[in-house]
Amino acid sequence: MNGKQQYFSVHAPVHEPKYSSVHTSSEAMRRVCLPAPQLQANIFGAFDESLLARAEALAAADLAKPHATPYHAMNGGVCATSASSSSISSSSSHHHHHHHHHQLSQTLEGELLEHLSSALAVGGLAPNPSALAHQHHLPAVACHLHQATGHAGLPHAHSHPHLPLLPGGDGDSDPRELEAFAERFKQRRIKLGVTQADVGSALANLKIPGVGSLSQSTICRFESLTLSHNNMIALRPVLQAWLDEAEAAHRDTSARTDLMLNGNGERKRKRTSIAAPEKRSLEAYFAIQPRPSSEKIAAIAEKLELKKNVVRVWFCNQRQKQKRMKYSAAH
DNA sequence: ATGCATGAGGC
DNA sequence: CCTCATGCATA
Repeated sequence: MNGKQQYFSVHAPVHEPKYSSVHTSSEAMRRVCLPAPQLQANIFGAFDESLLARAEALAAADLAKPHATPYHAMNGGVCATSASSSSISSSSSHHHHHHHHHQLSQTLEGELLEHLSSALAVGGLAPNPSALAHQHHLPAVACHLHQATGHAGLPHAHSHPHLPLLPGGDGDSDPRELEAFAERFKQRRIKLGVTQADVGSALANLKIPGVGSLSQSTICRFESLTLSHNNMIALRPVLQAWLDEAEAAHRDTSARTDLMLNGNGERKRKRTSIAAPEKRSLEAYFAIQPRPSSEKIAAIAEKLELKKNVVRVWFCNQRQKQKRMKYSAAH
């Protein structure tokens, strides 16, 4: 029933608040990648057990012999459980089944957190930080996202040599195709002597229904493929359209899509900067539990002396980063 | 180019 | 409270 696939803004008819978009209800994806609560308990159990067992051993060992422990952060692949075969009952109630080991976990995790913090602080960085690694040239993402675009069962070809063109309506979603387009786009954009910001604002002049302007950030991310797959797919036609017009205008040396500027000085948004040590702790924690509960977030926040909301948002952003594009070595 | 943030939409 | 698209602010 979630047939609507609007990945870009459908600007409100009356307001132009710059913030208005109709998004997908693709949270179904969450159900695919993430097991239902009960299932989560199971997986978490296993997942958590080995990790915590390890952590426990490490902690013990570390306490016994306080020298540099060869600590290895495991791959915190959230999608490691992408056994999408389990169609998942998307409408599962949100209730947790707290076992006794919950408290155990909590305790261990708490200690683990400390352990990780100190271990990482002294330079015992894990040689395999695949959970986060760098945001730049991520060579390999541990898991592909099987983005259930609207329908959980839709077999989206995303790694096929030649995709058979799905009847879904949207264009092809072949990563290589997208990559090629993004590069071409950037190349030609530069050739036209247009900045990313310019493109962003010029998009509004295309008068495409439901498409307004975009920020430099988004254009940049499109070019560098650091958007979600679906987002890339959605933006491609729009940017393609802009490119066509821009090049046509360039030839005609006439009506060139204006580059409107915005002279609005509203409120200043503040960006809290998380210090390196805290960030390292967060990353370490994220590796073992990408989706901590409110309580855990609160605990982490307190331990790191950060606002709970900051921590929560940090986790959200981390998850989002982990999901975004940037192909693995698989082609 | 990217980190932290907002807000809509959905459970 | 989450995901997802998106953007301001900034290194």
